[in-house]
Amino acid sequence: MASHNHTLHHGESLTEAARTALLRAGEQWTEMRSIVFGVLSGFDKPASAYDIADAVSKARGKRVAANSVYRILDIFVAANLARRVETANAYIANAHPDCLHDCIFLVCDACGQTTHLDDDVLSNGVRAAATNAGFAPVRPVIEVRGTCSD
Amino acid sequence: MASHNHTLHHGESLTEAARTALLRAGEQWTEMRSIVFGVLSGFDKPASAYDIADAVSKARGKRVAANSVYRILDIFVAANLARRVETANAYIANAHPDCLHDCIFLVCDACGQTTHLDDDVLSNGVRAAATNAGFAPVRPVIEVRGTCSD
DNA sequence: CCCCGAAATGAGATATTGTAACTTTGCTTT
DNA sequence: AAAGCAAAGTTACAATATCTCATTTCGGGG
Repeated sequence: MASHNHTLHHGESLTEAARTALLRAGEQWTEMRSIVFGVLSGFDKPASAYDIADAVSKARGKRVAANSVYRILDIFVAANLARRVETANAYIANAHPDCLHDCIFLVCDACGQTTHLDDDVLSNGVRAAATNAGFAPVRPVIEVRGTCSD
Repeated sequence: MASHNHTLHHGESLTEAARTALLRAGEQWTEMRSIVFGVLSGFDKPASAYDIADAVSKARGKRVAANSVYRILDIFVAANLARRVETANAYIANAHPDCLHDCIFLVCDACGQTTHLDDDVLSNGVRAAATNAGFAPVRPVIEVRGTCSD
């Protein structure tokens, strides 16, 4: 296991960490982005952009268009505040925006719950295999569909 | 590297292998499926269901609806005749329908070319990590976005 | 060969996911 | 106040995926 500590944030602390990380990435922390992040981190499983748009709309009484949400999610993903779960076309908040991993998602086909592993040995192995094949890896996507312990 | 030989098929031989595998899976090998498989294996990079539908339509002078193609692709994926590339929303023919792997796709962001690795050590590592986390893995998805050697 | 039930395909609509182009808003700078 | 700029709004649209129901084709038993 990799020898470093994650700071796992939650609630206020998570929002603050997200804000800090976003600012560090040279982006603004706006009202809208704050709401989107709050909503996103409130979901207990990956949420689609449209789910997020609905929840944000409700949370502030005014309708948000999906594309605004997509724009913000793209920024969040670029800044490591959120992750896209490729096999679910959905997004999930990153509980430790501070450190960067090629993480592994375990997506339950029964309940949708998605858990998150950081295994640098595995992900580096995947990167190495790609490099070995004459490929310049940029973004490994490692996800496992299956069923959780219900 | 895993100690077994793939039979890499092509052309007639590939079609024949696909037919055999599909029949073994208890499915029918129909005219339509034959055309879809032919078209799919003719693409040199992952093709979307709609691309395939267009090509099939052209190949036989009569329009095929997308949903027919989706149905057939689902069957192909289930029978290991084809693979879905999750990060590209696209499908690719399997050059060796005979043996089953959790394979790794390297998807070039520049040209779309996708190469295919079988590394059982890595994929078993991913499965093991999932199992370790109390998860019953069914289908690992390992893909790498990056750039090929152009 | 003919008929029947099951499987496959067709047709069209609709749902879901994702982008693009352009406008408006609100802040900052001058 | 006016210009400049990034964020967010608005609208339209493209791409991907599924649903329902009708029709055709396939395979097996008479």
